[in-house]
Amino acid sequence: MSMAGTVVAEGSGSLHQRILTDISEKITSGAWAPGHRIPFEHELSVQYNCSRMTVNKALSQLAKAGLIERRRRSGSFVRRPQSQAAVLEIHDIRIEVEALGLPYRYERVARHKRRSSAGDRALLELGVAGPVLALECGHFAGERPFAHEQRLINLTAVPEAADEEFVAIAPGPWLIGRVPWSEAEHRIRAVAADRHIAAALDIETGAPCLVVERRTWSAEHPVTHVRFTYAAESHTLVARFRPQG
Amino acid sequence: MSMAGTVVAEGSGSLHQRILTDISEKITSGAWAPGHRIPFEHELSVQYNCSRMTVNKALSQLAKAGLIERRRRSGSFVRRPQSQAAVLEIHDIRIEVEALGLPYRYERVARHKRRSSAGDRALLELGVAGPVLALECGHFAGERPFAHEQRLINLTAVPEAADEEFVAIAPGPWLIGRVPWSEAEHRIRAVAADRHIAAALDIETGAPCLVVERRTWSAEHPVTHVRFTYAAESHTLVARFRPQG
DNA sequence: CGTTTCAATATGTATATACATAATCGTCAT
DNA sequence: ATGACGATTATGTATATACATATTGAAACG
Repeated sequence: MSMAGTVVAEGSGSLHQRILTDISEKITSGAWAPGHRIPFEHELSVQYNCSRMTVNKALSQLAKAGLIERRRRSGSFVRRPQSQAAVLEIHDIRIEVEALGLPYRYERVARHKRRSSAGDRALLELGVAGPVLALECGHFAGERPFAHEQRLINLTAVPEAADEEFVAIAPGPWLIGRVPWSEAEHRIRAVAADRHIAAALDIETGAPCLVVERRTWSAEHPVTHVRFTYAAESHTLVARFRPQG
Repeated sequence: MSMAGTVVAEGSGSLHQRILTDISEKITSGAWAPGHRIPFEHELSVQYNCSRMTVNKALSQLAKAGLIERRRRSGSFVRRPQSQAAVLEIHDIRIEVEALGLPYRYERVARHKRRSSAGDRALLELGVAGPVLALECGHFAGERPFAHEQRLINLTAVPEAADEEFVAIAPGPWLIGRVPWSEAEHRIRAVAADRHIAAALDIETGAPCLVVERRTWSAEHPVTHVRFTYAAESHTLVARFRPQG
């Protein structure tokens, strides 16, 4: 539009980034309320002294992030915040324990290879019967039990798991890297410890526990179902909302 | 590169999209394992018969999504899946209850305006003392208590809240839309019901409950802290991992 | 033999341009 | 009035091009 040919090296970040943060700040601060029509690409390109393509890239990104809505011929509009999506980071248990500054210890409690029961198939959302590996493991922080793991592995999807004892390595890290998961679902809830869990976690029967269940698919095939049970005091999940990356 | 001047209208989606899905499928299916060097922009532009810019846009997007890592002069590489980020959708309680097919009822239990105590300031992460509004509310599904809400509103950030009784409308919906939040943090844990919560939720003292605490900021200022307590049976949080939007 | 320097290379960012597509507005004939 | 139609407009997508920047590898040098 003006500096034909030459590229100006802006002081800090890229122009793209500056436009992006400028506008998303205007929106999250409330200066531009939901429904507000933000300037046309043409106007912004004049304001920022750049080409329409640069503005277009930034606005397209904001549209994909869900902050604005774009309508041809009409312009771009601020959307009202919809369902609050928060990002929940689910780490490996070893990382969590070591982040607390405590020594981590893993222990395999049980391992059974069997033909999938109806219950197994329900947990794995498996259509047909087939071999599964059922595992039970303990994760310790120092001397205290930190989490109890109950896992099913679909041996049809991961036949190599049948040859692994899971004594030296926990199933989680073993599976990661070996099986590329394409989808995962987490269910989080509170339960009262039954006798089995109470013994494993060294708490009272009936004491509150946090349960995180994860089901993982790889290319449409169910891979594994795992239930982690934490004693109430030992664990808090943190999820952060981020308007932008 | 070849069709100089003319634009080919591809059958289905845009080329950009096709490159994106092609590559991310290769990665999530495991065909390209972590560490694998994906073809150079130049090679892909030949393969897809398009310009380098188009390939660049797609690869940049994959890099931002965290699927690949790009190194100048070396190329682009498949990253190993790291911390599993899941998207946790946090809905309005009315929506959740009505999704269960039950009638929703809201009730304000208590409302106190006061100068912030040390505890209030800790919950809000507030530096200086100032007026706060403390609310206690019940959310019901049919006749049963569904969730108990304990909320603090920073009146320095939201002075209008001082004039609202919160009898006809719950604080959550009232705040949304009025105060544009720019950041929120959720903490999720299991607790045993104390006598107060047990009475409010009509459960036994000591029964397990799921607690979701949310802290909200708007442009660096703490806005509100809310603690929702659910009886264990009544509620499960679901988070889904998504490799791509 | 180790270090410095420099050219080659792949990505990063921006530009101008072209044409497609969808929505809106005004005009004109019915 | 009303409906058809074309002009206008804003976004959507792709192109070729230019130059910046970081990194690697090889050549030059002490």
